[in-house]
Amino acid sequence: MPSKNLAPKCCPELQNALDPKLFHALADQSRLVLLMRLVASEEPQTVSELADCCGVHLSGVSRHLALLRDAGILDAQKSGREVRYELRRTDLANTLRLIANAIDA
Amino acid sequence: MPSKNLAPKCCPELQNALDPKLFHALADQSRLVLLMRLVASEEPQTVSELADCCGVHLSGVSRHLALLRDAGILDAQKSGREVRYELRRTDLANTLRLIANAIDA
DNA sequence: AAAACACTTGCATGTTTGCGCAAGTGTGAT
DNA sequence: ATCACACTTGCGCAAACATGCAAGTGTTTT
Repeated sequence: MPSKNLAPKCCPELQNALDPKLFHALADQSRLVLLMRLVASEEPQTVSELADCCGVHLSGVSRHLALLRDAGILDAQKSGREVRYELRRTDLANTLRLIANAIDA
Repeated sequence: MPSKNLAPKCCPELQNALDPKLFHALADQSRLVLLMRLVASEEPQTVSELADCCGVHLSGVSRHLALLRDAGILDAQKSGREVRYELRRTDLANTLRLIANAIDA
């Protein structure tokens, strides 16, 4: 019983990087708008600031940002009553490059 | 009326690459398994062959593959009564690298 | 202490999604 | 022509999702 046609163990790094949670976080128009805003921002942005760029209620934006954070895409730091979200640039970029390299290697 | 805080026009290439359809296609465990199978395959694979690697009914696999094709991730070629799916390696890899470069530029 | 502010979270709602099953389409073999 | 085969598609269903509203938490200001 040689286990039929299971996918040959291609680089375990790829398996780790191909995370449904990551892609699901990016699979929404509102979240992508927030993300683009953060790509273009030098400084971390508050929830209220970010809420201005997509036509979604503040509570929805808060949820979107929490989801992006849980997916490892954003970092959040509380500062008084504000929360500033920041893009984890190098981590995200490295993950994408790792996948790209595994694909056309 | 200076349009408030809309995201500054960061590279339009990025806007083009950040396609919800692409990420949505990748936001599912079964589809990622199929993708990994195709990453590791030298030759295009039929639907039946691919159906062996994820525990999903053939009809579901067919739908998954069609979705990946519509997202520009796979190419399909009919050959008699079979359909062979193939990963569009360079296109996908280039898109991911473009995003990565825009992020940590 | 009270009020204003920044954000998060419960709730209800309408939409989308993944799935198996069964039926349909089209190609090749008998 | 008939049958088997490879795949796609209609259908129904349960689970997940995005959203707004309203209430809740915690912090700063007055």
